[in-house]
Amino acid sequence: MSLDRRKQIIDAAAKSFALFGYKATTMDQIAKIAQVGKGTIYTFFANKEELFNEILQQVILEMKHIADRESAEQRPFHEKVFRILDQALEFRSRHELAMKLSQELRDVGTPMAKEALNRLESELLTYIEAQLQAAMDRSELEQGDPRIMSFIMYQLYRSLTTEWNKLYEPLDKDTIKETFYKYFMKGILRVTPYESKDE
Amino acid sequence: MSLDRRKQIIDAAAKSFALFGYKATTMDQIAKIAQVGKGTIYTFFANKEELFNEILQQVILEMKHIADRESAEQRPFHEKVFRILDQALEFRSRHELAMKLSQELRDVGTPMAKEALNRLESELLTYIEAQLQAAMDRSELEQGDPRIMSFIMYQLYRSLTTEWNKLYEPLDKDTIKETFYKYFMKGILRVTPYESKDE
DNA sequence: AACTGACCGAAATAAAAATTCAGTCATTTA
DNA sequence: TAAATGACTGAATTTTTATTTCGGTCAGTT
Repeated sequence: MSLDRRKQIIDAAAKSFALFGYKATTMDQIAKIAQVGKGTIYTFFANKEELFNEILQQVILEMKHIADRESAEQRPFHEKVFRILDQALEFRSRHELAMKLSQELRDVGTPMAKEALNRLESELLTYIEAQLQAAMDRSELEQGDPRIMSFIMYQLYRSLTTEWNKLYEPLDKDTIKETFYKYFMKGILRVTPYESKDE
Repeated sequence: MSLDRRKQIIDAAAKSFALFGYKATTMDQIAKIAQVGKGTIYTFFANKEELFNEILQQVILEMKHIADRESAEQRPFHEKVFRILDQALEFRSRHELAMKLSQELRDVGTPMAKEALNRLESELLTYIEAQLQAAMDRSELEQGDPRIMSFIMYQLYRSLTTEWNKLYEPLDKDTIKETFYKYFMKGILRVTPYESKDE
């Protein structure tokens, strides 16, 4: 019963945050959708922020599952990293909540939205960092600071997808993939199982 | 005399834009500093924007001179590119006008400030692009799209300097230099005159 | 004891009033 | 009489005031 109510509230909150964003979601709104008195919400969550973090945590787990599935695949390492980045950004641009938060940050600048997106980014960086460390332990990668490496990988991928489009026409996926490999992986990979096109 | 007045106006405007930014600089202010009637300004410049662009053009030229000086130096190519990026960002973080415009964009979001900074960035990208094209012609570089290359170089450098500092403690200059080389140049340089530290 | 929703006031938003400033143009100056 | 000026205008911004919204509480209900 208590658990049931908790779930009702979380589901209602998730729905509302995804639909209206952080700011435009009111506690009254959540209570109404959950068919629960507003006060009841405060039995389970200290405040709006805590409730939101519960939802966010679920999203982070969801993202990690996707990445885990990818890194379990039997593929060359650089291919895996590329695909994790690809799926992560894809995830963010498909998931309603992430979408809504980006829009909210852009349009209204809600600090909570910014923090949430930073958290998502930070989790991704930590994930990639661990992957790189593991690859280094397996000697698939040159030694180096995995934090710097993951950061650069993320920034490079982001540059080629999001940032590039602010100045020029979008690059097609093959070009991005090729460029990502050519200008980055080639420089740090110890073994190079990828075929260079020219010469 | 006419030329004298024009110069007076430009100098006054440059001073005021650098001191107060675009928005907070008034035409009355400029006229007062230039010791000229406000109407006189409109004899030389159609409007505030045109006057501002005149100043901006001077700044762009200034930046190009610095870059030209750098690329005239007798240094390995990757070293030159690194130093041009370094000086360009340094320039932007030292030049009063550029500084003020960044602040204005951050605090008030003046569209004109944004446009001006984009213009500065765009000019830098074009400059690097030309340098890369020239290096490719001299066979110092692998063939590739110089626009993508310049964009990535810029983004990589920016990531290591500006963006990194938003999440972590700043990297020291040697680390940045080494990383810039290790993770990027190594991947596209045909000849590698740089000594790798490890192994 | 678990739950509820009317209620509170801080904070956000909207409306109204006051001010600023780019650009014009009739007047002055040399 | 051409060049220079600065008082003037109204659109846009800023400041002030009025109104509404909403997170959180708690007295009352089930």
